[in-house]
Amino acid sequence: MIAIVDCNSFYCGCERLFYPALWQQPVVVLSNNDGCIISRTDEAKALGIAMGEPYFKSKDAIQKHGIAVFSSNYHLYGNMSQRVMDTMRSLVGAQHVEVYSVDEAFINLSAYGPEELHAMATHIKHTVETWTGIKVSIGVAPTKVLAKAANWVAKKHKAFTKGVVVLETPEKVKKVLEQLPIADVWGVGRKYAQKLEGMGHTRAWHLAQLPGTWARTHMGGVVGLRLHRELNGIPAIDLDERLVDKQMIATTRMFGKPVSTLADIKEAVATYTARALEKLRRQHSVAACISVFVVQKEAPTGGRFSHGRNISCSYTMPVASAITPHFIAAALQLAEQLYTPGQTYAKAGVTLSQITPAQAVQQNAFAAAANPQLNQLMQTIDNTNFSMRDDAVKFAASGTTRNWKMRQEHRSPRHTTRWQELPVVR
DNA sequence: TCTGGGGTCCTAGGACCC
DNA sequence: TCTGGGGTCCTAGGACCC
Repeated sequence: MIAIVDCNSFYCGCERLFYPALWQQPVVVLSNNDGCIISRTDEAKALGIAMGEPYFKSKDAIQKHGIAVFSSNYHLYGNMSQRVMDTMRSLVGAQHVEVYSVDEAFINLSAYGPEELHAMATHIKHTVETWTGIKVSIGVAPTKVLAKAANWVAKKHKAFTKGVVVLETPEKVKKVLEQLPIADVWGVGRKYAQKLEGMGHTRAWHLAQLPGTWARTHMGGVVGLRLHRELNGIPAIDLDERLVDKQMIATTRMFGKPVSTLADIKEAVATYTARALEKLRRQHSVAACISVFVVQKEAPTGGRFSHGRNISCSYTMPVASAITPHFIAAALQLAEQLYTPGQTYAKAGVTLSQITPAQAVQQNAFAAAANPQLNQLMQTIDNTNFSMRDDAVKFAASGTTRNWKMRQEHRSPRHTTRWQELPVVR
């Protein structure tokens, strides 16, 4: 059996930890640039605040109801996530925990008998909540998709389930799938939900009862087939217990305000490149290809929001490496190619690909041999930036004016990762 | 005024190889 | 007259996830 442990309103939960006055109050957390609402407490949900809603649209309701607002504080969330995951690893053994996202993990509970599962899940829940202060819900079932369904019930009926639901019999599975809306099934997105609803299949149970061949033909081939199997209790999505290196690393952001000069674009692109290279080095990899994209700012047409045109170009290095200045040089050239004078831009980004482990670098006979001193320098910069404040050491191309930097008007202190921002206890 | 920032997997089709 | 069959690698695009 597999458990999914899911933190309740994770970002809001992190913010609340340090503000006891908010423990019973509605709270929301905004996306980067204070653009959208990406986390809400139950109290905020009850007041009709929608997920993914643009902040400016909800502003009136937020003020009227006195809802607390935070900009996203990823230092805090990342650190709390680590604590939650470490707690689970200490309870069941690290090899049985698959971290799925910042606020979710699958746990392999195959060592436990059916009659022990509920007690074990409850024990995990209580320990995580006591040790970290973060509230979680747990669903347990024979497959990942069914565990997600169990967790859906656990969250939906918190008072009744106490946040833990175990589906250990086919009868219980059927009961849940008959309630679960098709659009809430893990693996069914907007498109497939529309398709299924159009055919009158409004619940997860309907999809489970269709022939597997239908799922294969109409829901993305083997992906659909796997989903169908999982719904019928046959594990088809492995519990991936090892940490896999990323095959693509991207850093992209909206600008705080639209940007139209090449200098600003180049600063932003250089900064994103430096950040992407940090991510690359953290997983001890090298990359051969860098691509840069910019998104033009679109004049609003008829009040309807639309994304601007996205233009990109890429460059392949003669040798894969993780040397920031090499990539910045390439990125700046790409930025120049993309830039059109007079055009206004809303967003830019950098993507690294053709990523391989650093030990296995393919050498190119025509390129200069890798320079160990440069690698050493990268290491030093990473260590300095990690231990001191952000970006204490920067590359000159990243600039110092940062006209394009994102808005973060409501960010809380980084309570757990910066000495200067530690909470004070009197 | 104002709409996130990452990722994954899969399929299809073209180029190329033996 | 007649033109294989199997494989790899790459890219683009579509679907999904949190």
